[in-house]
Amino acid sequence: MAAAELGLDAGFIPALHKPSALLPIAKHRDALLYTVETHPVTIVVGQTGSGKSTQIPQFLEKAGWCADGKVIAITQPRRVAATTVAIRVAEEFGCELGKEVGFSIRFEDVTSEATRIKFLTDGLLIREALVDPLLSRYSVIMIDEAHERSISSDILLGLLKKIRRKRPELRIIISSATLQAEEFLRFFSESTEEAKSADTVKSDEKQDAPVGAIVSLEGRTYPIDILYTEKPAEDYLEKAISTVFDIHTSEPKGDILVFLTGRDEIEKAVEAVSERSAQLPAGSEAILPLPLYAGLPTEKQMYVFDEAPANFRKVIFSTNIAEASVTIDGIVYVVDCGYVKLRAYNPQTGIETLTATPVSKASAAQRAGRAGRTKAGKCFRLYTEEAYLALPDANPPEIQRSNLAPFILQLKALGIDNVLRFDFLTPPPAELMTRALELLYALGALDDYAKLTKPLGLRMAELAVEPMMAKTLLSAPSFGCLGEMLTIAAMTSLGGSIWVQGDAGKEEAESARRKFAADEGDHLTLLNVYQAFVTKGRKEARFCHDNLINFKAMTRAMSIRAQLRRWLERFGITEDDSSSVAQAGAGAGVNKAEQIRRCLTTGYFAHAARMQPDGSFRNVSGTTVLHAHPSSLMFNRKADWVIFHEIMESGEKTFIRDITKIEKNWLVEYAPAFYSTM
DNA sequence: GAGCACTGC
Repeated sequence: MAAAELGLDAGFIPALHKPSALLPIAKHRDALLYTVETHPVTIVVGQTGSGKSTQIPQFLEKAGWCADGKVIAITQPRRVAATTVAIRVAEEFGCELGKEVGFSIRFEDVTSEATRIKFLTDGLLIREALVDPLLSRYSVIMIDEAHERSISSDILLGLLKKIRRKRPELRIIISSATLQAEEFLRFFSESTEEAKSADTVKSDEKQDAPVGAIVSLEGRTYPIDILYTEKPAEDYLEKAISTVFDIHTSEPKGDILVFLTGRDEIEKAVEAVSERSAQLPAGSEAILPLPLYAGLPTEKQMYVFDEAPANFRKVIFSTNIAEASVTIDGIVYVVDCGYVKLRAYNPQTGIETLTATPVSKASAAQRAGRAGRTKAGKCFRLYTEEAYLALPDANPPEIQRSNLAPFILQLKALGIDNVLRFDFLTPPPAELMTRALELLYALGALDDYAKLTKPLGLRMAELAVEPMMAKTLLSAPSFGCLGEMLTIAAMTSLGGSIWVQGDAGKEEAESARRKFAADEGDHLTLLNVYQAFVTKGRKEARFCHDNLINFKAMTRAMSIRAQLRRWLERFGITEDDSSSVAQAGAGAGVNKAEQIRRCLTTGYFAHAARMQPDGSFRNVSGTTVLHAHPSSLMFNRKADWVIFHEIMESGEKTFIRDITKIEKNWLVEYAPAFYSTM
């Protein structure tokens, strides 16, 4: 029926999204379905804008892959992606979100009996495997953005390879944006030792049929001119700023996106640009510099999406967040400093570092691609072409530079006892494995044969907190402080976002914090903040504002706490109705705070340190100098022995965060094997 | 006496 017959011609409503028939992927529909039909594994290579995440699940559903009540799962490395893609697909599919099309992320399960296409985070799918090891409710599992090599998606690939042998009918789709397609295909084609023995049993499976195939989809992007510097930049920050002005004065209209490495640089750049833009000739277009980084309050992050006012050119100075997590329309020019801050983990010291590292070719390509989303663009790389050619193809995957303890625990709980022989796409270094196994053993999660202990180890695996905190929580009932420990676990898992680093002066922020300070340290301080919030903050709108507390973070702490409590209830561990520390200190249970500190020691004994006369700390072996992070109460207080939640090296110094005073003899009492020589 | 790229259960 023509639109005119319906009388719609008077006022057209612009389409929210491109009709799917216009997406390049539509041309590949039949080829794609045929490959999925005939191969257990399909590698889809498509750039951003190819529509793979939204279209492939719908093609599959229409082709009958959801018969018999089976479900198609699509995993995403980020929560936002899982929700936004689900919303879009539900719209295109013409259903209410949570019916045929739904999503599931931690704390939010928007699915139902009717759900056939389900978007979820990769970490959550691993958790589902704990309950349903063969992921038997899914007919097709698509791992989206697999090229990002998140630790969870890497582990999922290993699990799926294993599951595939027991479920030959399962279809696996790996979506990859870059040159890594062959590597994924090789991974699924190679048989492991374990698989070889399984294949001899299953001789009916055709040995010579290819396991997988690669399907390429073209993206819908515009050409981008790549420009390099003639000589290496001495100071890329300065070079970035001058490049912005060069673009502004000599290039046509269009917003600029500048990739830098961190908050410091970004704030400096924003300041420098606003100062220098005053010197622009009168009457010329002005520059509007905007910062973008994860630590920025959400409202301020939103400014980057607003259109610049008339006669302004928008310049966004961003961290890596704009490389994949956040997409800004209207960017025509990209300036790439060539560096990214990467997290690394030193298995010898157990210390995480965050260091600026040259980007990979894959990252550089992704950054440049941000310029060509709406029309032809330009990318200014602040390094020479020679330097570009010397860059690695990709950064080392996360699994090779992380603390593996939480993942080893999960694999063990999935029945994979020999984690050293688990089929990793890229095996982690042996020292990382050893370190993780040693920690899990010291915590009592593994026995002398490296088998998961029951119930302790199994329960630790099922709790969605780090192993050290899981152990602490499971010890809490015997110290009579489960209620408090649940709160502390929820609060520490927020990772520093409790205080709003508003425009208010530092002193003001300090004094706000001091109101909740507990002599024993940061953990009890966090407990005080939470308890004040649940008694006052939820009722009084001004509470958070007056105390510079992040309301959203506190709400999140409440749901994390509730989730942890429910998990423990499933183990038959219920919260005691113990009184708050404040009350305890004032009255009957004077030792409550001590019980909490003791309980923390049962999980965090490996994170112990002793204060030196100069106020710095040393680790137990005395080999490393540690500093209380400026956000810690212990930053300017006296202490002797302490335990801490987190350790991180940044710049020249190694900082510890969330610190609580303990007694030295508790270390030997709760971790005799670990501290036998003390 | 001074600061953390980005995810996630």
